[in-house]
Amino acid sequence: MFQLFRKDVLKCLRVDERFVKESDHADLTCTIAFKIAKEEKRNPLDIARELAERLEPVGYIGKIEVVNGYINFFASEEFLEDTINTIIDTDENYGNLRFEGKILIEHTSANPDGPLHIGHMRNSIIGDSLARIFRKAGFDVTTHYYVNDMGRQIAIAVLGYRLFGLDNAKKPDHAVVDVYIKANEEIEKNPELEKEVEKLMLDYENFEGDAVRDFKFVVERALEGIKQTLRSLNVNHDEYVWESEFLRNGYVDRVLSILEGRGLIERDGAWFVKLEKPVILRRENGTTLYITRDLAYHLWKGERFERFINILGSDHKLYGRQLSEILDLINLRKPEIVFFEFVSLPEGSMSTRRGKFVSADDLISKVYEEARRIVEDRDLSEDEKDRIAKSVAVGAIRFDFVKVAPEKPMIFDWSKALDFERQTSSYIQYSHARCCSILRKAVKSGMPELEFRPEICTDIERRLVILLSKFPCVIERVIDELKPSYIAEYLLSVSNVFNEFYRGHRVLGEDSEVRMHRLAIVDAVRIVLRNGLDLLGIEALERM
RNA sequence: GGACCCGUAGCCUAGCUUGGACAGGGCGUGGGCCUCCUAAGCCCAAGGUCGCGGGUUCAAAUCCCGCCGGGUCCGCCA
Repeated sequence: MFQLFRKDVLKCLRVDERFVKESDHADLTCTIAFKIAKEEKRNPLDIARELAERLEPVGYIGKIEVVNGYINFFASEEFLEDTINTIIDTDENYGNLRFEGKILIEHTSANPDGPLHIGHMRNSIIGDSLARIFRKAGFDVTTHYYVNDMGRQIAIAVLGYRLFGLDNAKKPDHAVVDVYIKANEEIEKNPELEKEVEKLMLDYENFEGDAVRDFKFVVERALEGIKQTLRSLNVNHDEYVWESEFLRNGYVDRVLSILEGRGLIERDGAWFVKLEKPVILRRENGTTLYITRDLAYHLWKGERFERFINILGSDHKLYGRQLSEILDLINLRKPEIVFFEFVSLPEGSMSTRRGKFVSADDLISKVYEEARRIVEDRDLSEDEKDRIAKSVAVGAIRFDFVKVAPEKPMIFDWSKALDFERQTSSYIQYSHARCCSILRKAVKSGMPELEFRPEICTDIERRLVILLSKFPCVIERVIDELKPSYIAEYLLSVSNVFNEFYRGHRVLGEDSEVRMHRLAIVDAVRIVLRNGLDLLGIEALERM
């Protein structure tokens, strides 16, 4: 909706859209007068006045004002009315955009050598939120978990499994990491074992007997646990794609022969492509490397999708550049990569290998317990308490990760993770529940009619409606910049303004005209909060 | 050594792409608000050299240069 108003302002002004901005002082403001003032060495205020005099308020423009050289635009009453009506009419479809195209989003893709830890969660949450937002925008989205079943660390986990067996009493991914950690210790004590690891890798790459069976078993056990964790976080993958598949289906050979065909492969025993640094694609012993299979994967992606987005930790920046450069050399489509900085512990960075990490499962269950404790003395059934605590916990976790811009490093702190005073996601859920509660009571009293009346809007109501009109723009910005944190920030501001409205405005106690008007606003807020929370994979609770 | 990212009140964070109207929030601190739609809420107050130093500009948290602090990467690992 807001875009329509913006278009009208641009049509009216006919200036470059860079000079039209959002502002605290107006719905939109134009700073062109400053630019002209500079060129003509005149007072910006005079210029703004002259310009404004010639402007015709068209379409949704209600009022134009000049202050301090800014030309301020205010949306019309008609705009406010159309906004509310559109939101209520389109309901769960409000915010849908008309983008098209097949997109692949690959995220999480943690090595299946143990459970997800809080660093992986950042990946999953960014990726899953982006997938939801891209779907909302109209794209045909598929999500992949790229299963790294061929790595050295998987070989070590397999070695651990052979030496110690898996503890069946434990969640399978935790059982895998136990033997993975022990195997690493074992190797450190006895470097001879190194040879066994190498042999395992070689056997697996050549699809030889026991190795295939054991790799498959260990990887599947780990994935079983990982999937369970992801499910509890409302994170979904459409497909799990195993890296070794690209060896079997010929894509590795294909990508190598394309490179060979372009004369890009050099040899000195190993095969490599010479970028700034040589990138090895094939070892002397004939086996492939991670990047080789990933190139094959991207060849495969390019044949099926118009765009692909990968979510990667920033330690993969150089890797990502190398991958992209090689794809470029053979004219294949490159991935768009979202890098996120590390989540570390107060005592330093995490390490699965050394068992130094906070598992996602641990975090989820502790946050759940805390939420459950808070909800305990409410007048609700046990089932309801459980459900509320669960979605408040998931919301708290997801929101905490998604609200921070990906390029910011995070230091995990238990006391903060468990402090519900600072949980902004439950604040948004609460605001939504408040809306629901009002609407529920309106229905109960048999007068749930909604009719927005722009002419009786108070300042806060007006601010709220303008804010609601921006929801689709926020989604579009995320599509442009791949930053789901914008949604988090937006929902927070909607909740802020709504709560301010709630404090000063009674709804149910008012006469029918005001009551219907405010019920319409409350319903619209409810819809935007619910649709927005959905984009972040957080349940919009109707009561809490 | 080279490359990339981050540095905003006691703590966390938005804004930086495209320079402009008092740098927004949150936690914590001090004070106030439930005979009224959920107090997981609201209001008020204190708290800032926007890492430091230069430069560009009428105007810099935002652009440029240099430095400092923290993180990451630079494997025939993934």
